[in-house]
Amino acid sequence: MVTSGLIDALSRAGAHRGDPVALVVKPGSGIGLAVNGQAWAVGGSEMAPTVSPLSDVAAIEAALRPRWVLWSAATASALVRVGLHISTAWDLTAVHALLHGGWRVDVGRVWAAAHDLPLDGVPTVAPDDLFSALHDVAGDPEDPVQPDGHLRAVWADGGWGDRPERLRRWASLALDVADRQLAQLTAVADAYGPRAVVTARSESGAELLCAEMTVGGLPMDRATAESIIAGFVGPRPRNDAEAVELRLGRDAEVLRHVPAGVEVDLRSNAQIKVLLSRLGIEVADTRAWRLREVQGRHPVVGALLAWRKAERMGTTYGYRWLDEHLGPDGRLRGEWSGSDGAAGRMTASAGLHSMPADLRAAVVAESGMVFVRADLGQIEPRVLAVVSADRALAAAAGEDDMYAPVAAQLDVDRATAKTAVLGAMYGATTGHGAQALRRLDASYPVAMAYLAGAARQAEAGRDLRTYGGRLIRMGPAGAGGSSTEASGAVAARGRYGRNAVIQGAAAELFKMWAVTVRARIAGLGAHIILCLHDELLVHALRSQATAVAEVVSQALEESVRRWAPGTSVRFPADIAVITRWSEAKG
DNA sequence: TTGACCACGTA
DNA sequence: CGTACGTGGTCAAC
Repeated sequence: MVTSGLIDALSRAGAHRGDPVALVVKPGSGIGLAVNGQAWAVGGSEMAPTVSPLSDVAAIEAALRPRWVLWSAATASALVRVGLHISTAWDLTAVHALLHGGWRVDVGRVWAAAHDLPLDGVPTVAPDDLFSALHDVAGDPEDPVQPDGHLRAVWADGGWGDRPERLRRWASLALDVADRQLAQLTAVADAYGPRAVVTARSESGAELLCAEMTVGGLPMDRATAESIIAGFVGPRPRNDAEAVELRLGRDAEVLRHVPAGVEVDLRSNAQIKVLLSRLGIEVADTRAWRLREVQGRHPVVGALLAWRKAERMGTTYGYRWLDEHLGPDGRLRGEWSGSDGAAGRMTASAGLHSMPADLRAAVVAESGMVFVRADLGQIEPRVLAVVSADRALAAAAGEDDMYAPVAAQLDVDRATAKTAVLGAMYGATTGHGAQALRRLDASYPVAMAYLAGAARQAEAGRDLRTYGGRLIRMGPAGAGGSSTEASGAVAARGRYGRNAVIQGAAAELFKMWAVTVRARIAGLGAHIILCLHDELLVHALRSQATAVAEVVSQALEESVRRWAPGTSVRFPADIAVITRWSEAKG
């Protein structure tokens, strides 16, 4: 089918701008589309050699800009890899995670949950084909839906082939799941507020963004990175022997402070503890802050702390890390996922979320480009003010620095106020902030009750939902309430729940901001290349820097309005145009 | 080889 | 005995 005919057909089927259109892709072969009970296939096993099905996707995107219904981020990745940009999506796996909690799952479970089928009945593909044939259930093997209602495992596993009728069927099933998810989300919205559907769209958009960041990577200057690493661990060893020599040399700097005849492996914390004990220094563990406390008592402690820093650079963020993750195109790549965290934060591999600040100087915009770096200030206490609807805290959050009015209200200094507020959200029970915590209760009872309520639910093993509707699972069914359960475990779960409702809601706002920025900068030749919980890094043409910075700012206001309509809480952002990530505030 | 634990970087 | 994550190390149990 030619493209214009396809667009006409979609329109005749009732697809308007922004309407859901299911899309399935067999890379290099064909696509399937579904709208309102109708389905089409382009390419597949009947593809003419010159047909490029994905150009049809681009044409439909341009003409209709639908909300593409995708089974999972794998489809988004397939599109990004061929350079195809889509604006909006409904990612069935991401929406499933929002509705039902937990981490990303296979589509068999997504299907089952959407159809209220028991999850323990989800078929799996056995490693041995012969064995799996024995367990094959009855029914037409051509039908992806088994008689018991579950998806046939080979389909769920991606083995649905590329025949046109299967492309059509697979797209139709995706659309069916999307309909059911929408109904489930509406039920959640009835019970928890009207935001779940909005969140689902934003979480789906985050999956598109993650696919783009995974493929695009982070611009990094190799020479700069190497010199930074060299500053910690010395020049790159030319062979294994040199590497060993370098390592032994580093060890020797510490070992020369160790009494003669004592053998100690610096990498073994058990042995470090024994060593310190022999020197008359007793420590509960060997964490850096604890070692710093006893640093004055023996020179080996300081040497060990310096060794630790170099060792970290040498192992986690050393030359091997650079070689594994920095491509020949000068892009540092890791795998991004939209909501792997239990509370729904983004995650990234290759250490992209925990890159030492020292290495940020090596993240450099490409020639003719700049970074627009933006971060949200004090996002968590501001989110608390919104989700708890505490008017007094919201009033404080009308200020650029909300800890100042809170400190005045509590009649403590700013640092104490900050510690107390953060402690309330993390579940601190002891420490200097204890008295300030009591004052927090008196001054902001609504916010504190919100946190206490979340903690209480979590302690009892009851699931929570964030402001945006994400289910926070509190362990297996029946967890909590057991009289034999250690009180420490109960308290730990309480702290977790208390924090998850804040961290999760903050993640939802952040992702809304990120996907809004993504949408608004698409036409400016700019791309989001890093998301760091409350920080965005945008790679933009130098000539567009001011425009992009303005868009980032406006996108934040737009996102806050969409996330929490009518709120008086301010979400100030620090936005700067820089050429290195290390510039500006860090 | 695998999993628990520790340690430490980021937010 | 404030949270989350990913990564790489040791150590004990396979």
